[in-house]
Amino acid sequence: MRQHRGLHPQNGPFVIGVAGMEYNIGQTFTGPRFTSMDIREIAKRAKVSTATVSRAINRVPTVDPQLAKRVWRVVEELGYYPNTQARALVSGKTRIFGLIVSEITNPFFPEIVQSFEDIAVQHNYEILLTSTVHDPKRMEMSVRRMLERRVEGVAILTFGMEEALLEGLRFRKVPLVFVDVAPPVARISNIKINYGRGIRQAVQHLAALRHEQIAFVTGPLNLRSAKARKDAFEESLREIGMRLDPELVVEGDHTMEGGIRALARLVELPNRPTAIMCSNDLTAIGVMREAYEYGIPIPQQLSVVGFDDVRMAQFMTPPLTTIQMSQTELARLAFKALLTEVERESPAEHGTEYLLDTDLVLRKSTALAPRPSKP
Amino acid sequence: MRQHRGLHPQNGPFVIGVAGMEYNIGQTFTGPRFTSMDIREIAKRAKVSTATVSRAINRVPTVDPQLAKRVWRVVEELGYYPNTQARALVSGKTRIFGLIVSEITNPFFPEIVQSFEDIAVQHNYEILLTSTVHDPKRMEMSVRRMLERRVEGVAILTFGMEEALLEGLRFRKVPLVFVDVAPPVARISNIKINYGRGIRQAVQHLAALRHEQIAFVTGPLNLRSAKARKDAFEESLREIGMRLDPELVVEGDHTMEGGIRALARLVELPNRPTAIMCSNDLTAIGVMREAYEYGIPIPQQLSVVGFDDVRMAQFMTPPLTTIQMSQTELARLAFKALLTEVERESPAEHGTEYLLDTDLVLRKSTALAPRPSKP
DNA sequence: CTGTTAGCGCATTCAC
DNA sequence: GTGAATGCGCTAACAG
Repeated sequence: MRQHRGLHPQNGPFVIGVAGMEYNIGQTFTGPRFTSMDIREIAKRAKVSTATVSRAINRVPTVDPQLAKRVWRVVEELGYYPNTQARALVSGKTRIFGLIVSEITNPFFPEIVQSFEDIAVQHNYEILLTSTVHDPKRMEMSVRRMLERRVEGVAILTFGMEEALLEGLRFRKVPLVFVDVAPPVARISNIKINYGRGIRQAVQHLAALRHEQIAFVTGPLNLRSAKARKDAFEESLREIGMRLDPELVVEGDHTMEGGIRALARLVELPNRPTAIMCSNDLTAIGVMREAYEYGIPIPQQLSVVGFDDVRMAQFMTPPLTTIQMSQTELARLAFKALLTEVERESPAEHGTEYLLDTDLVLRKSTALAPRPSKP
Repeated sequence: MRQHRGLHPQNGPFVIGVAGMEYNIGQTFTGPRFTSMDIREIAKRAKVSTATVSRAINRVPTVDPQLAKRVWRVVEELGYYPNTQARALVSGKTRIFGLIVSEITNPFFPEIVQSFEDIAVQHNYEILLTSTVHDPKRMEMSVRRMLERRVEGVAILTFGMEEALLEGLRFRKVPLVFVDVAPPVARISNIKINYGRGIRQAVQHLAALRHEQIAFVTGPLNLRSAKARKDAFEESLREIGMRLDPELVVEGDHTMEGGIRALARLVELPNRPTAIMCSNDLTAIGVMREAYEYGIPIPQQLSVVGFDDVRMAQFMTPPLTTIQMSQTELARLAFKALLTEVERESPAEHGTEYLLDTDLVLRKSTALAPRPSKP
């Protein structure tokens, strides 16, 4: 299968020079306007047909090296760029992947976007980034925008938005990749996250530190991922025979504000926890922030553990112990899933499942429980 | 001037139903594949010409309401979306704006991206987001990607990357908007940031708190914006007759790590500062983080002031006093600049200049200087 | 006010 | 191995 490879002369310099304007670079330019170059213009100047230009540019191997060189010379001289729209129109391939996140302002996502972009660039893909901002209307808009721009695939990293809205995408047979969605059906891949592993590590770490009242601040429980984290927490407690005090799991919303509220509630409890695990780092940061307000020193009086390992985590005071879910790896997997699907020859019966592990990373926000539970 | 208005039936519901498949929604779909709808198919079914369909869809006022309704009915029934590529090809308008940032992982940018997207969606524009990651190669790639995708305008929010590389954009007469770039020339708008205002407020705030040794941690001084902030700081000191100790201005790099290093240096100084202003919040966060390591309580022993008012700032411990530069407003201005330029009929002799103010926002990281300077 | 027609810039048949 | 011709899906002239 042939691909557009963009327009990168072999190791040649990047040329922005424009036809006949080479001598104007650096000067204030006020001259004649350019008739935007097209493949025909190149053909004329290289004295070949447009077909040959097209072939040369796309590195079709059967074209005479002589001619190819001639074409490339002109292309570089003129600073010609193929028109992506036209290309897409005729080839049916836009070389755009959609990336839907819940909100780019959540520090978990920028790293993903960055990694996704890095990989996309390498593969000559462009990204159409949209955010749902937890708003069904916006989610609809996102889908619509993806459809209108004819993306070749969509990575949905919202960790559990109403999938009903994605029917439109399904119907059009656009490859999709989700996180944490149930059995992958045709054209839909899935990245399954092993929450259990990291959470178990954290629970055992805390237990080893003699903590007996471990609280958990959940995310919005309608999110599959948030539910999974909470379940993993409870399961981990059970595994080591620790009793679960229902009061100690309070519902948060994956925001700092939620963390603040959660701490306020936990602090009022008769059996106040000595350690708090959070469903994400934002929550943990909120908890730490509020602990400061209450004058509760971390980690001496209270241990806290986050989840995600947002970059900011290591710069908290104290640096946050958290469970890492590699954003880079997640982006890599998502892109790979899409690319694999796009390049697949035969339709494939069902989507692929990818796995992503989580791991505890120890920093400074956890310590021995303040005192024996029964003084 | 007419615009594409997308495909939004007046207040009608968003329909993802697909021809003949209405009854399959919610079921696992394994039926026949769809021949992707085109304008001709719509025309045929609505018993009108493709031209009429086109007009109806684009809400050309002169079409017979009867026909228009018929067209819309079919469009909705079939879940038809116009092909943006084709539209762009013929109209010459891609309805895409480029947005170049230095790195999306810098917490300053996500808010901007979010706001920019919000506005773009409202105006039926799409965003091509690229990051330079402070790498000239990537900067080149960005420009190239913009050019290839034929964006209608580009907002360059890198706060001072080598503008030489943008010549390619200039030549092609793509509207541009910069931040803090010198006199705006044709097709290039500029957002001028009033650093002085916020910085003066901060300096005077600190002076009022009896601080006499005020340090400043700069950004990379090759960045115009970083230089401007430093200059504003020095000017503000001068204004109130405070002497500037050159040792007290140390060069940082707008990262947390830079802030950490800066504090380490400042702490060794014979006349240790009692207050530190930083060129951005990331730096301030690094400073606070390192102060914690040194056991220096903030704000009791050391006041710190940031710049940018990243959202995270208010969740630091203690909440960071900082100088706000509204990201929302910046995004709004950038978009407006581009849109104005695109919609302009006559070429306009020179670009417009937009202004953005900065303001001190008081939180908890500043306090009275620890003790009189001469005990 | 509506339909017919001619491209937009390119990749790709098909002859040569 | 190359070139001439066709059409991707749509909008904009132009004619009716």
